[in-house]
Amino acid sequence: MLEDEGLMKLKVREELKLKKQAYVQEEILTAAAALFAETGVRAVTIDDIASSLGYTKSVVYYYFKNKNQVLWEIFERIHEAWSQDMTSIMEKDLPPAELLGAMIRQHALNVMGRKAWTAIYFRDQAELTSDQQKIIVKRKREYDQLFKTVYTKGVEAGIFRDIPTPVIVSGIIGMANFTHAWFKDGRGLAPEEIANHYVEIILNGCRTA
Amino acid sequence: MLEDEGLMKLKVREELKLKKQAYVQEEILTAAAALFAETGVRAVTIDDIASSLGYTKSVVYYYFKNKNQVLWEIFERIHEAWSQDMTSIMEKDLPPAELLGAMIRQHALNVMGRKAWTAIYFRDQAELTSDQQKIIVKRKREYDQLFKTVYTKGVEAGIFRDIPTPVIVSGIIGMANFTHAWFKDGRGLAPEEIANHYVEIILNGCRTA
DNA sequence: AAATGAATTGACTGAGCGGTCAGAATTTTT
DNA sequence: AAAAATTCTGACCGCTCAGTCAATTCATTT
Repeated sequence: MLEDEGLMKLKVREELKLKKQAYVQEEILTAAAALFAETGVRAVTIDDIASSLGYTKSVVYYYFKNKNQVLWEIFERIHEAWSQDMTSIMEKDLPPAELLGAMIRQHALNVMGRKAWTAIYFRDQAELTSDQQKIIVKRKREYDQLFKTVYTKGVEAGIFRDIPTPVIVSGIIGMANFTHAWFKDGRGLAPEEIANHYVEIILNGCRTA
Repeated sequence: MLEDEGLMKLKVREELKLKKQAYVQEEILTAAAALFAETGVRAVTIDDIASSLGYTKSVVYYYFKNKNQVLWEIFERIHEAWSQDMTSIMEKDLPPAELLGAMIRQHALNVMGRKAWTAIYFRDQAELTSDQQKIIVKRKREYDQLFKTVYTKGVEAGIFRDIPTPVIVSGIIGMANFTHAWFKDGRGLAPEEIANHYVEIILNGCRTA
């Protein structure tokens, strides 16, 4: 029927439009993340973001409701990527030492692979609304919990020393996160080497004597 | 002579005035540091700082030239305190393992003892002028160098594994710094306990097998 | 070619904030 | 008590910037 054809066309058009918009949105988010990471969210104007792409401010406002939405979408991207990486490692069902090693490696690689993200995630949380902050706090707790659970299993299996989990887990994450402040792509060691060093340090540091 | 007496009086008066002013200045710096740490320098207005002490904006401008000076003085305080603590440990001339342990402990305690300072020092550097930033970068290098030198000595003495110094030193500092984000005074473990755990983790993690 | 709708522009508003300044209040000195 | 020095006040200026909006350009469909 003609009605159906019309509907189909509308759907296809709609999809194309959304795809195009999604592309520009990602473009803007990437540019924004780079700028945010450099000088902090508060110091970056919408104009800065737009003109770094050759756009005008109004273009950004055409694709995003406001500055907060730009920031929040970045936080969402970070969470999605990181939590997916981590859960896919957990699914492998490795023994505690190997598993913890793989998790540390993955986290460190994530940080070095996207330094901008880490800078924003751990520095500019205060720029979010309090509702958004609550969500982030919850997600961080869940993320930490993955590490804590694995570590506790290792302690129970007698292969890890009984260090309080907040201490060891925050230590691991702090160590890895800090790479965002000094690691330079292409200069010196490769991310994999650095990550492996941290795995070694932690595993040796926690192993029962 | 009368002239001398007059000069003396002027000097004493001058000193008193400076002492009084210094007191208010420190008061303002402390309040500012607390607010800066909470939400970031950019998000804090001079009005916020002033009214958190029951003053008006103009009072702050009476004691400080501008916002940048307030921030810079905080950076100066941090550097003074930290570098003094660290050099006084170096002077004890301990063997590498003990020395590195003491340094890690001191750094961790410094961070937990003044969480606000760490937050500002590592997050709000971009708010400084580029000249000031250069100074900070240099100081950080020097600070790192203290750790690197000790670690290298330990490697040469055969007691530490040969991990590239930027990796191990940044790892240590990152681990300790991150406490500022999760450590709560009075809740859970005491700073000394936490610091000792990190000392253990690192020393065990680096010791030659 | 006309019509429809998506994308873009640029001028504008209003609020917030850093910083100034003339003078008022307070304290100290003589 | 007067003079001098200090601390403090509050109104004000200029600028930046988030966000709006009517109008225009561009692309697509019929």
